[in-house]
Amino acid sequence: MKPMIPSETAATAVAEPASGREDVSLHDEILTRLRDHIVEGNIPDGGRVPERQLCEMLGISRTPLREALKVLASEGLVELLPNRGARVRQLSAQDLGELFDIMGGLEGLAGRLACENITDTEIAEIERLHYEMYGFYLHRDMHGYFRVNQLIHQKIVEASRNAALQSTYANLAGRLRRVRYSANFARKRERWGEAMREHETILDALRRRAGSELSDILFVHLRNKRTAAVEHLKVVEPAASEPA
Amino acid sequence: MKPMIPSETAATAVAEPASGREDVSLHDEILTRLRDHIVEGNIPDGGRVPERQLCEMLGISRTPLREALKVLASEGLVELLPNRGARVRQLSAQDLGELFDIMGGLEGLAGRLACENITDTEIAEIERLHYEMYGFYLHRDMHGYFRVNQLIHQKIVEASRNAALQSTYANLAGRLRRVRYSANFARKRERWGEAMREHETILDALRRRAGSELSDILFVHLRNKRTAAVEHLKVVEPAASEPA
DNA sequence: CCACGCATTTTTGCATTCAATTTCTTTGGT
DNA sequence: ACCAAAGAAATTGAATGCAAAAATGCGTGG
Repeated sequence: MKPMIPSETAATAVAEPASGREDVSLHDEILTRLRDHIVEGNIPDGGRVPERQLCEMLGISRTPLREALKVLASEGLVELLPNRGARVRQLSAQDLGELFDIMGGLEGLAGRLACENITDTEIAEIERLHYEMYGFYLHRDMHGYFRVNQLIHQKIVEASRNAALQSTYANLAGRLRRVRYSANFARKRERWGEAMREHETILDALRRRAGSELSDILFVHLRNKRTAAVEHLKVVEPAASEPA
Repeated sequence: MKPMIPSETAATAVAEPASGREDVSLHDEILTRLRDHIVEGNIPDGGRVPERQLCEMLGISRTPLREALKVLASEGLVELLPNRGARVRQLSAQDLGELFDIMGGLEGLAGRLACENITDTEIAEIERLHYEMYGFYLHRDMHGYFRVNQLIHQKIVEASRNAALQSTYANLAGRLRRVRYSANFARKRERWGEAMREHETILDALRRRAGSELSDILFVHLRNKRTAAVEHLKVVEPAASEPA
């Protein structure tokens, strides 16, 4: 059976790049799709990544898929076992803590740089998001809160005007997002109010463009997130070593 | 001509993995060797990466080489032009500045974490290196100074006890190292004394395990390095857009 | 003399193929 | 009935083949 049948199998799977930017190579397309597939938790923690099956799903041969897998391995999303293929990487509580720490460092940096570069318009936009988030907080809408929360952090990183920082941040955020998807990640209620208060100080420091101060606040903010997340993971997966 | 001739061409190129750890796959071997090849500046800035030639040099087929290239592209060392192969990535002054900023953020983070985790023995080791470096400074031995300098920063990152941070740091450091190799990077004399004084304060903060303070010092230290480096690059390559 | 167009050569991207290793299944022994 | 070993099937890692795109060389016309 030929894997390239543009009319049916492949067409639905590959999806037309027509409307978006079309200068992206097939490799990038595959890489993005496979990464999303894994980040969204379609493959269980520690589960094998079935090459053949994915090839059919994506309508491609193994060569570009394997290239994508190597990249995802270098990104830390999967691990490559010699002669035994790829497995989606299972994050231990320690791994999770490490990632949150780096996120804290990078967000702290982003905040510091943002204070040097951010425009009044951008601050106004973040203010708007902040109060929108506050609304979600008051209405106890956790889903909406999270969405806007991530958006705010995203905006701060963007305001850093540092493309390399943004891509590094995106990579780590992806790994964490996968954990969020697989272990359903509900933040504790008592932590919520605290986080909201921290965001007040974040906005305040940003308004005053107090870079060093904002850096510290963001780091501590992430450090607190970290504690909550690690605690949660320990509860969800107490012995997360080798479930095989 | 068959590319796999273990007796002559390949044997000298591939080098025996016998003595070292032998659980590394061929892919990792190729990846490391190709990365080193590029980081060490064997291919000029913006130059094409000749697949066929490298395949012969490494004694492999194109498949694993191309896999390695995709990974190096995701690491930011090369860029992949659709249908036009890989080129080693030319860093603009802005790129360089961005990288130094992230290094500053990560080192600041590393310093903060190191203060939470570092042992007295490790501090003593860094003290030793510091004074060794001071000796090189007094003797105006720039080469030795740089070597020990990098070692000190390395030790701080290691003391953070954060593997993910270390690998991210290593990636960025590799990109910068390439710049150091290609543009021959001599630090200005007047900056040297300043850097040495900054290192005094770094050591002091580390001794006191003053995490937040060390974080700021390291960031500013890198920020100053950044300024010097960007200035230098602007002098060396004033119009570094497209030399082709 | 230089610019442009066309054919040739090279290079790239991906599919396919093949050997080697692993994993599954079945068979035989206790 | 259970475990071990041998064989079969599947999976992986890497080489090779092939079509399409780009780079190169060459001839022609201005």
